[in-house]
Amino acid sequence: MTLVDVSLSISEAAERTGLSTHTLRYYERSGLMLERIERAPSSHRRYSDADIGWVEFLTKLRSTAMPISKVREYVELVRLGEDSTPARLELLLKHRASVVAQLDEMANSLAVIDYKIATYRKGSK
Amino acid sequence: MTLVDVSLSISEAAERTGLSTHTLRYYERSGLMLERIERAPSSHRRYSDADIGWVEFLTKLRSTAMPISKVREYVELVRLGEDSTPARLELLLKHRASVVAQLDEMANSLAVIDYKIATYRKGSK
DNA sequence: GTTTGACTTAGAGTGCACTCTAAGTTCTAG
DNA sequence: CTAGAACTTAGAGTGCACTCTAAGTCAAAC
Repeated sequence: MTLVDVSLSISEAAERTGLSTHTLRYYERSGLMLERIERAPSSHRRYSDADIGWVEFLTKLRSTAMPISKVREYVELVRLGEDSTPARLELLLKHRASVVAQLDEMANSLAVIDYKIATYRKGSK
Repeated sequence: MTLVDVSLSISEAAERTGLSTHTLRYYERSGLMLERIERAPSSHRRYSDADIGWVEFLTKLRSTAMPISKVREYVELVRLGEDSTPARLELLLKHRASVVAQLDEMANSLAVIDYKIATYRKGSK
């Protein structure tokens, strides 16, 4: 039956997502998973493809500095079902704006750093 | 003498740099300032243009996720004088690479978020 | 069947970067 | 001269996001 069972153990899920098993449990406890993670009879977690896909998306949100609390808000909207689509869209659009602002600030800082690098290269201090 | 004296109080420096007075003192305690901040006879800090300029640059380093400890390393190199120029250049180039990587990751995440936004707009969940 | 390693939980601990507090001193406006 | 705001210090407190621990259960290999 191993060919049919595509679910992953927590350490496999950790390897796939680049997170630690600690972090996966922490995210779950923090209410960041869309659905309850399935359990084997032994009570060990079994991650589905959908779970992994969600963790990958949530990682994108986190890597763009969305706080855990905001991710949880988003998750709660998803749990409310179809009716919350406009609210989810709004949340993502707001976050999008913050990401663009971050990219902007970082690009600006990079320019300043590059300028400094250039002065070191010219030896003009 | 106010026309001749161009130095700023800590609250003025805070306003100029966008940091809090708490943070300015914290950075100083953490060894992030290039030189000792001048003091008025009253022992109040007086920030020079050079101090402000440095805080502005250090803010660029911080906004690109350079840890306090790395900024301190850089400061210590500056204090060593001209001989440390190659080391400073190397440090900045290494950091530059990390900034480019961050920009890259964030742009990639933005693309994924935009894709999700598009699915919400199409109503295809 | 037993050892070794992966898994479970609740809760404690860590590291970073601030951010605030308390108690006292100094500056500024009226 | 006085009230109140701004400044000083050392040190404590905060919030975030992990990260680890302890004590126990379970699974895979020999």
